[in-house]
Amino acid sequence: MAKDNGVSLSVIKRLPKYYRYLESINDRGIVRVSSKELSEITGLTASQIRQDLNHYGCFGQQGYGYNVRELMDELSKIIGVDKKYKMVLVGFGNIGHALYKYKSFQDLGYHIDAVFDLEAREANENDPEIVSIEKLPDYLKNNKVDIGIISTPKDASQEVCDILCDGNVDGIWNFSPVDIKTKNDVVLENVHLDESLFTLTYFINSPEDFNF
Amino acid sequence: MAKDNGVSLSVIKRLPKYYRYLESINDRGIVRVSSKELSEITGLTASQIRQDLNHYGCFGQQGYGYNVRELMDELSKIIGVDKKYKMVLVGFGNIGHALYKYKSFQDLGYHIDAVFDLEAREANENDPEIVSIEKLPDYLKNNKVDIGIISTPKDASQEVCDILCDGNVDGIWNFSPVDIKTKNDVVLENVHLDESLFTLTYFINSPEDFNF
DNA sequence: TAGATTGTTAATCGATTAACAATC
DNA sequence: TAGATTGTTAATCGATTAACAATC
Repeated sequence: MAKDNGVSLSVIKRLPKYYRYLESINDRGIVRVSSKELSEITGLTASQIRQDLNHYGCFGQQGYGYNVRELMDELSKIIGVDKKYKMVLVGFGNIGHALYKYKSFQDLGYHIDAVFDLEAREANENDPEIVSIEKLPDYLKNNKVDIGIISTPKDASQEVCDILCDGNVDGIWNFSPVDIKTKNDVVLENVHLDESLFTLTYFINSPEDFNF
Repeated sequence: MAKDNGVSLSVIKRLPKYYRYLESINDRGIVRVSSKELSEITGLTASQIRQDLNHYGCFGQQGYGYNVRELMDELSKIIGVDKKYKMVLVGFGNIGHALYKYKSFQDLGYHIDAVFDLEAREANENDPEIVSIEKLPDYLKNNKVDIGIISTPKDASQEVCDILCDGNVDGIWNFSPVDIKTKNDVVLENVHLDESLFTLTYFINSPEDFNF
């Protein structure tokens, strides 16, 4: 089956997980893997894994399974991690600071080109130059930016989101604990730490609710 | 309908969102809200909201809707944010640092009591005391800890997880980009930043895949 | 070839939505 | 009372799992 559009969100959310496991299998030098083996290490069913992958193509071979390296490469193309991405970071508080320093993303080809906050500040040995948020619209006019990261306080995030959308970013990675609205088809992905902690809290208080 | 166990994960994951919106409605001084109004601001259907809430009780009133303050209080009890939580942070890298400084959680009653990392270090004006990870098992023996936060490099996270589980934490909030396994019924909640960024990347490259 | 495992269809299961009687 | 809106059941929709023919 060829590439199929309209893949459901549930499937899409599992792709990074497949990629991650394949990477680690590949790192261990393993060459082939079956959906059954993948099932055992991911905890998903073999059936689901095969069906998920078949939304994008026939990557396996009957009687053999999947070539690890090959499937990994296909997934990297499907997800888009085979490309490089230019990012700007808006909000240099605690989270923003951590994201800026986080090496793994840079290694994967995601690079933060500029950092914006309320107060401009020169670069020093620890931190990058902080550009005044007022200059963000101009920056976006003059530089193609793929992803805007929002790590501002929640009161500012919708406004920043608007600026980023008007500046034609392709996607927004939002860390502020509110639901913001994008326009011009800008893709939004939220990391709601508060919701995550609350979900954890819920289960801590309701151990009987495990119905997995 | 009374409290109903075996609520599905989808429902549970929406509770923090309800709480967040109710909080903001309450802050604006609004006293009553209908499922229809909640539907408009959350983007969920009124039917779903009513059904979700009815897993836990009958909090509304026909012809009126819900009392904002009352529903908020109920939700805070359901989620468990009405209580205080003692946490330890393991791994004082970029993310760990950010989480330590993040004020919002403290205000909500989540407090980081101790920080562990490979190298012990005295407290200074910016940072807390860092205790050697070797002392973590003893610490857990002598202090009740509700939640362990893992923000170590991925190679260390399963080991840290084991120590936390043996030390009888109730839940683990994992920021390392691997799937770890808990034991002794310890609840696990992952924040997989890499997966989140990859999902964003996917949609950036497949704008046609919006089927919401 | 025989064994293994895929790709894909059909069956099942669960979650969401629609509808409406109950009732404030 | 009349209007509004809940709680709850029934209908629909979608996602997961099971099964198996195809085939390496």
